[in-house]
Amino acid sequence: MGKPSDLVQGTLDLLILKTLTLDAMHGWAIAKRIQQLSGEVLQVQQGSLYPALHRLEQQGWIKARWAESETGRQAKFYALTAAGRKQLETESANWSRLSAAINLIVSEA
Amino acid sequence: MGKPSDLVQGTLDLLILKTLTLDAMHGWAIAKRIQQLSGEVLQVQQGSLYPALHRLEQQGWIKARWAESETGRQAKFYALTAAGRKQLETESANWSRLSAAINLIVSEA
DNA sequence: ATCCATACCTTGACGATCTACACAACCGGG
DNA sequence: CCCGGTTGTGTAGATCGTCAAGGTATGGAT
Repeated sequence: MGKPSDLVQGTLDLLILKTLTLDAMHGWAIAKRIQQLSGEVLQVQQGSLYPALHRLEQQGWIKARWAESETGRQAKFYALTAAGRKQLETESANWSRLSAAINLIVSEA
Repeated sequence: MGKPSDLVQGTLDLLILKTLTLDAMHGWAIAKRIQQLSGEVLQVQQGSLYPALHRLEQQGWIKARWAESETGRQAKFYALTAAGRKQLETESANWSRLSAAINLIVSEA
């Protein structure tokens, strides 16, 4: 049945990049942030999160650095690169284009 | 332009079901209709279309019937079932929920 | 001592989509 | 008459993101 998936496939990169425009964050915090900002609608599983972060880093869109988290533990903080900012714009525009097109059809008389 | 994917993963079923609320249609026409209604933004490949139609039929959401198309050729016309109408509502609501959540994050100051 | 939250990660399976084909009937132009 | 384009159906193989489920480690509270 309508087991609602936690994410819309293909949007996680976009969500992560956008989240990092606020501040550099570690993975755990990114997931929490997305979940919170979406009103608990979007759930980012760890099995999606970490591969995505490594993907983005490998593409050169984010950069990692170990630092101390708010709780005093070591954590990997990710920051947007210049290329990442550009990629965010691209993906953002693409999402707008596609979601608008879908809404055009779905919310039709 | 980069490589805009033709669809947003997970939305094809929704698009097909919605399209069929207008009228019973054959697969080819459904694809054309989605493409046209979306302003050529959404492209439905045959390799996505037909498996999706079979999927939906197997779920009992649409029902097939051979008939003559507008061009006088035999074609498989699909019509929404009652269950299909219900499924459409479910998926439609789910899409609204998720896309709204994403937009909340993406289009944030 | 035990449990829970934080924080990182990997593995395997799954499922939707894409690319690329194959088949068939019809149509029009050269 | 043939040849290519359009309509219309379908499949096979591959890719890729996500999910479920596990593992490791630290620190705080009970």
